[in-house]
Amino acid sequence: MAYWLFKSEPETWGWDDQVAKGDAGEEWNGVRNYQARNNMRAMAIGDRGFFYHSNKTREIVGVVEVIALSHPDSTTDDPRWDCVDIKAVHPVVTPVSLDQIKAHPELSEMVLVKSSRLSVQPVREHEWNIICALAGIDV
DNA sequence: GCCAACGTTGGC
DNA sequence: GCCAACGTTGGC
Repeated sequence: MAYWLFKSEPETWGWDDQVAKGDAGEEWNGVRNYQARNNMRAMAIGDRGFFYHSNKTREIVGVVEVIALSHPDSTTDDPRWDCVDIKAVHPVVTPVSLDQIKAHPELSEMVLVKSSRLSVQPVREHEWNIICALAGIDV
């Protein structure tokens, strides 16, 4: 299983919105960036991801699961863009902030730190484990 | 609200 | 195929 990180502005689409969709989940649509799209194309059903709030709070707030493989993005007719569906699995006990991640020596190589603008990004397994520990949740 | 970083677009 | 212009993102 692979691990990912999904970034969103909570004003646009936040963790609460994701939770409200329940097990039906929702398209992670609106991505117009090739790298982010390619990451979604590489996802498998059952892959896990962190849900990150950008801008104001800047922290990981929950865990999501991929429930549909990459398919056309319903918000555009442009065939270049597609997206996966994800559902909320559970919230974190303690949100993990960007500051914490930057300060942690073993997390300093994270894509979140290195390439802060990429909205869908891979997370290495040991990074996943460290953050789960910080967040107070089981892997 | 500012601005740096970066991706995309389009003219040549 | 290059590169300048432009738009967007996201941290501060």
